[in-house]
Amino acid sequence: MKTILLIEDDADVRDNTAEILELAHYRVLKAQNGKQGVDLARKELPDLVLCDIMMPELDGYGVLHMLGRSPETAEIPFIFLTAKAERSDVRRGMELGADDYLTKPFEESELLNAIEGRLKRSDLFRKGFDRTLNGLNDFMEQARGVSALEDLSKDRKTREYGRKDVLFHEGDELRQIPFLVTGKVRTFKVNNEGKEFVTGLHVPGDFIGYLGLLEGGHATETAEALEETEVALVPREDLLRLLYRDRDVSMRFIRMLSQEMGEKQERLLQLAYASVRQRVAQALLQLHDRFSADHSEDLGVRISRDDLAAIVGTATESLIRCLTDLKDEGLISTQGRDIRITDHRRLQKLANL
Amino acid sequence: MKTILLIEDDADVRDNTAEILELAHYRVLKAQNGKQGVDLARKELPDLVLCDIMMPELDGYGVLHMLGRSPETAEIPFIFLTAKAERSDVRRGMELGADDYLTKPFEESELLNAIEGRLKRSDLFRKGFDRTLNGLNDFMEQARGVSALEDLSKDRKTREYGRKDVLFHEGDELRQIPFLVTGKVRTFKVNNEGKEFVTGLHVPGDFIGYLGLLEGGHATETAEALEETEVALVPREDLLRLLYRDRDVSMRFIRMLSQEMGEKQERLLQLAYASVRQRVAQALLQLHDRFSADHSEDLGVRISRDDLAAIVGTATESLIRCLTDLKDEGLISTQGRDIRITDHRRLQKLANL
DNA sequence: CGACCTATTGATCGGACTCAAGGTTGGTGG
DNA sequence: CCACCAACCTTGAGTCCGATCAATAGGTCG
Repeated sequence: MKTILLIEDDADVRDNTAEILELAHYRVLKAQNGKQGVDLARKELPDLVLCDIMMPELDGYGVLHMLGRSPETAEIPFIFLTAKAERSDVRRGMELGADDYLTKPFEESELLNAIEGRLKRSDLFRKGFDRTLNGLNDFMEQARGVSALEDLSKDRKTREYGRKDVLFHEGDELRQIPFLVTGKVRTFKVNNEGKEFVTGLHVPGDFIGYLGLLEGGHATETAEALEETEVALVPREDLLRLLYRDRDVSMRFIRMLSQEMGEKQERLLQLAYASVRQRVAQALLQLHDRFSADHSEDLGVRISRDDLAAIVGTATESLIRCLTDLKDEGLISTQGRDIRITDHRRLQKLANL
Repeated sequence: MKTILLIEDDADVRDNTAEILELAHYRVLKAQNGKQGVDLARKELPDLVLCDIMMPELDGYGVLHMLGRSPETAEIPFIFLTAKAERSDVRRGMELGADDYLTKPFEESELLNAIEGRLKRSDLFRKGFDRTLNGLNDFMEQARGVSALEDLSKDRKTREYGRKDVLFHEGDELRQIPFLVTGKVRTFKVNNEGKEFVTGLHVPGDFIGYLGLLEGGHATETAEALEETEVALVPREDLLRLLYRDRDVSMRFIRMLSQEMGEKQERLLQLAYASVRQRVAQALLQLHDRFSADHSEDLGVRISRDDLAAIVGTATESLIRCLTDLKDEGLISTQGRDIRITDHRRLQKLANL
């Protein structure tokens, strides 16, 4: 059950509104002034805040401001209640980051619609969205607002690739961003001697090559299918507009970027000073994490030695020698192209040594 | 002179408004319906768009939607003109990404204020801001809206560090993000054998350690002053709120992150397959780019060999041998701790080979 | 001016790359 | 269904780059 915090000084309005909400099966917390509201919000972390603007003690702007200060409360959807739809009031509120506003007196349906809409949207972004094509459509739909939906779905083409097919080359212009529906894709850069270095492995639910999207629209890496793969092509403008226009999307994006950045930094450190042996151990662990999350322990990871070498950043022969060693020591076992981890703990120890 | 595109079907309103704007020394482009407006916007790329909502041919939402489709026009500030301040209209407009709205009839001062505010803000973000403390304050001021200014400036503490002083360690909680005012700072990670790898070099105008900001608030690297350094401490919440609340800031941030990400990927590729010699050449070129932009060619870059080695990702001795070679070949010259590039072209060739 | 830190050079050693040559696997066509 | 081809995997030998240890020279700061 969702919890809604209602901050309103007028007792009649407060009780009335609360009743409507409770009938709609929300849990309602009531506060009669801003100060009380902020305290309650911090303690209870409601799913949504409804807040009057004109109040004694601390007004609506103040509440919004206070809640914005800490990350836990900053993302809670915030809806203003205002007596008069004063333009300057509303503008100020929106600038401070309110998500919506309602003019008193409001109708029951208005109130519930606004709340439901916001909650749904907030859910979507907080949980992350389904890593499926449906998830993508939901996501885009929500993010664009229902009104702009029609021309979106008709642009949604999917395309199939076979093993070793190239989705795009480094330097290609990206008019459409591939969204991975099924299969696996690797992205890599090639140095001037023709050696490949894998920068990313992608599973269903990933956008591929979004980095290039922001840097002049040209791909910064090559993308290649590792197996039978199906992608949906999302027009670049759609994604860009989402990014420009929607703060939820921007924040998600920023988080994703930061996280990847952290990983890249860690990888740099490893590459600089860790031995091939350690790097192989790490790569194996990460591969298992990413690829065999679903089919538990049985099958291990299936990957070509060349590809694995390009992930570790070493020569194929060196990689193989290392795998053989690990096999002899009983940390892993192989069966044809599959690699299975048999002693997870010792491998971990090796990687982090 | 700034150009403003005015889209309005009512001839009286259009001429009237245009007159006001021209008196205020704006260049005004007039369009009498949405279609014309979009064409004009694409051709002329105005600095700001004023647009009526209710229009024949293509209404205001349509215009906003069309302009949002291409990156060149997506960032142009967009202000709606509406006859009645219908709540649902306005909300829809704001959701689609309008920056502001004015209710007709509006006063001259209202119009000009709204326009000036938006232009100033947009300028700030498009150009990037001054890399100085003043620039920072301007930036924050703009970004928060004038009203919330008072408690900001009083939080702005500056602090001084000497050579080798540590700003924060990896894992520290970052309650305040240092903004570099003068001096130079390096950020680095340490591996389990105690070897350092430099992940970033920072010059005045940089925020340091902002990555940690987004990942649980703990620093992902250590920051250390390379020389006498002064930083301003910006409360973490201020930055976070900016990021949450302001699309201009988010976009800037995303761009910055993407760019750095690109650099990191390039660095990974180099580290994986390039020789120490090539990596040294690259590091030298980058250092010169970043650090000696102001004092042209005279002095070269002053950096300790240990630090340079940690940037390249090699042992100090290996680095020095390489420097000696380059010196013998006449590509660089050294004078005590300073390194000067004498043959830029050949060094470049070496780096990209 | 001396102690300490930093830069440099030398000698040695080992990890990882290259080249080369067999094994395996899987897919295709007869 | 089998044979064959091609792509991929594996092992060996030799070489070289770069790390390490050790010792000396040069600068810098109290």
